[in-house]
Amino acid sequence: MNTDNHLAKLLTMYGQQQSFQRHESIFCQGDDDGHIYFVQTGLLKAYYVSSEGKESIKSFVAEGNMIGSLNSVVNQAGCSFSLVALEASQLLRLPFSLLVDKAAQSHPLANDVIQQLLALAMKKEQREFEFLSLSAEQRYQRFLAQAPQLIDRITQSDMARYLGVTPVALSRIKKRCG
Amino acid sequence: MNTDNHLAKLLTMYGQQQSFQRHESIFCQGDDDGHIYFVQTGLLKAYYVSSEGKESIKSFVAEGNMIGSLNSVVNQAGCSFSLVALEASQLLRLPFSLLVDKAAQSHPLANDVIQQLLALAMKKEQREFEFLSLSAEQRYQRFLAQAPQLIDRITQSDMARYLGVTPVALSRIKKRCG
DNA sequence: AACGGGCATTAACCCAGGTTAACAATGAAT
DNA sequence: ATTCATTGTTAACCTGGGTTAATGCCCGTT
Repeated sequence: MNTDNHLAKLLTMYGQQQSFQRHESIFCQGDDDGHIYFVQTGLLKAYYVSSEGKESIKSFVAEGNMIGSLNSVVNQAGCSFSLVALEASQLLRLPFSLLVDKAAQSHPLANDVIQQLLALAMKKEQREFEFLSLSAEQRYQRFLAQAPQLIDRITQSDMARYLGVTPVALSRIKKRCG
Repeated sequence: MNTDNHLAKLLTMYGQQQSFQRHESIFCQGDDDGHIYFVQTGLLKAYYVSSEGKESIKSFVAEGNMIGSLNSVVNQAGCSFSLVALEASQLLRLPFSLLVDKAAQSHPLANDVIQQLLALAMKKEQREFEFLSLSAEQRYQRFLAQAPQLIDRITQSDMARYLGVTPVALSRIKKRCG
């Protein structure tokens, strides 16, 4: 009855174990990398770098979560973001094409994939809502409330770049509202 | 070979035809509405209203696209946004639970659902990127470039609220950059 | 023709956040 | 212990966008 057991089985059967040290890069913006990465231990950050050099953090990926560049996979284009280890991390790597093939053959697996994609879409909609409707201060408060397990594993600067403000601005927000 | 034909078939077989006039509401934030709506003709807007009364537009939904509140469906909670017709619209309405049931029974349909969810996730990631990394002016330019077919069907105020700025600010941006 | 409502523009004022820079604190490397 | 790099704080100044309000335009209604 546990969810996603077919996906988990696929990962353990076909996934390739990989280790990364703190600060080590998994892939870079522009690379062609059609894999999904499942985090067994550790912490990753996915981030964009603009043409002017500004870094913006798309997401943090902790144990039990997976990530990969949909753009690279679906559009056969380069990755739209970079992926780096914030802590020493154990990953399971799987070619996305393999997942697609297997899901086309196995209905239970396809159902697991639907669950994963639904969860992803909802997470992204949530974030869209926060940028659209909330102030930087409100986004900060929500982050504290919803990801308390992350706050002592990331720097304040990275939290700022995840929230869409500069590190200086986040320092001011903290002072302002405790 | 055409994509999503199973989903299309399901819609025509089980979908209920509904007509809405301009300005008519399909559902409201907080309502319990577990349907997905496929737009045959017309144009919808999905929007949040904050506790202070500020309206923020989540998305415009034109012919050939579908929408529904994932939050209402997956979490059995109220809709997180409101849906209204910007033009007289013909919709096909389907209980999401029906889609879930049928997808659990039909593997080809499940594959169609995966395609839809992938496309949705990528659209939302794109929007996340724009809010995270681009200025209001850059978001405006991109909107012009990527949705030219919409600009003469929506008001400038609605475009502003979609881009995350006030109508006054968008008027200034237009003046600034042509 | 006259009225009234929504929409876009513009101006004036204010504020949150960006930018730059100085400074302190921490911590890893020699 | 010293050095160097990274991080966080604070200050000064600037700018983009929010707010409010006035004005004019367009359009649909009567």
